[in-house]
Amino acid sequence: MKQKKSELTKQRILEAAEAEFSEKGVFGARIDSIAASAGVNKRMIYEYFLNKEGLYKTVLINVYNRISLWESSLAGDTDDPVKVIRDLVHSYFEFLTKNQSFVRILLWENLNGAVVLKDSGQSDLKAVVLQLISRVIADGKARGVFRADADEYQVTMSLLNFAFSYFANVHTLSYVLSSDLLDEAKINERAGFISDILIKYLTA
Amino acid sequence: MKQKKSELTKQRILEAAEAEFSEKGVFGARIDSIAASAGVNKRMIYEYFLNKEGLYKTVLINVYNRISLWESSLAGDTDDPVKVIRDLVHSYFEFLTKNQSFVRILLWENLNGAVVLKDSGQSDLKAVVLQLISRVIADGKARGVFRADADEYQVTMSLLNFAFSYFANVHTLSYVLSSDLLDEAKINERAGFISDILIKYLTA
DNA sequence: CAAAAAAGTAACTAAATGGTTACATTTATT
DNA sequence: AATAAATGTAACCATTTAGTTACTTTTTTG
Repeated sequence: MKQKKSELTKQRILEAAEAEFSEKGVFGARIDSIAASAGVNKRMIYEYFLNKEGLYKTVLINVYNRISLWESSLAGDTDDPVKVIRDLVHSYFEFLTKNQSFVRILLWENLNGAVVLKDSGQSDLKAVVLQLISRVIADGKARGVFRADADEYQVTMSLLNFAFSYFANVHTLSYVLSSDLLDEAKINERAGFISDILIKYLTA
Repeated sequence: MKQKKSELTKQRILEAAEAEFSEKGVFGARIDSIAASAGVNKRMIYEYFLNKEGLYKTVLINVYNRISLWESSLAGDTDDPVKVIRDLVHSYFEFLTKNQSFVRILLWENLNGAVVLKDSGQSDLKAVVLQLISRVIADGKARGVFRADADEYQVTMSLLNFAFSYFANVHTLSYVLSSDLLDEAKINERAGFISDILIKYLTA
């Protein structure tokens, strides 16, 4: 029972921390604010996570685990390469829609030089997707569905980057284009467009 | 002579400030650090720029002016729509290569909800590019070079976003793909690919 | 139940940091 | 040269904030 309660406290801290780090970055995040919004005493944070950095690392790992989970949920069979690409894009858009704190935390990380990511041993991050993409493209080429000289490197980068950057720049883009990019219909439209241009390139 | 010297001091502060804000964001930036690396006493910052926020706003405006200058340098004639698109993409990549602090400062701004941008009266930001893009696409359609049902909104967003997001995620992407994205050849390749897929979409 | 261990509280400390001020020096102008 | 204004210096202040600690309460377990 005691253990249970401590688990719960831990969980509450982690949730509050993820929200705070996502909103303000490691630098802007305040330990006191996290403790307050978790409804927990500050000392507990130090008890469970050692210090601010430890807490941040734990949050990061949680966030990465969530995307790893998504990655491993991706379809394995590549019978229809075009469909796989389209599904991959849509699925990624969907994942990011539901995990916007992931986007923001990664952005902060990136601005800070991805230091924590680099020395946190998460070296095989994205390995699964990279492999999947590589296989799909190879399959597509082998079946003659994709042109032989399609640039795998560029396509991979696009798949990793296009969906992500849509969410990364919602504020600025919404402002400049005067439209709410987080609208579900808009998101789907965008996902459709992205898969279209990539598939057009691959099958041209 | 006195005026001259003060102008120089001001300039040095601004340069140091841009570097600091770009690297660490408004939050992470340190006034003392800016003063130190400008080789100037702290008080002068408050003399010339009122406070941290004032200094930041000035830096932001400078940065925006720089991109406005680039915008107005863009070719006006749209005789060859395909070429205009290609040139636009390459030119933007080139601009961003040379102005990486612009990328970073915009990223920080975006993460902070683009607050300063929004209430700084820079509402017509990007207006020139938006107009240019709109005109080129219209022209392309009129000449029958671009398909009539090409989605202007999506293409515009892509033009604004693809180049930018390449630089926005250099660290993470370089790490994940194990290659140095800031290499000049890599940048050119990427610019080529981006224009290819967009043109392929527009002319299909 | 009693002792020990875990969980929680609140007040405190030390360092960092944005901003100020009293004072000194340099420069421009007459 | 004399005076006033602009520039510059360094010490200082108030606040914020990560991290600590002495102490109390709750829970577990022999």
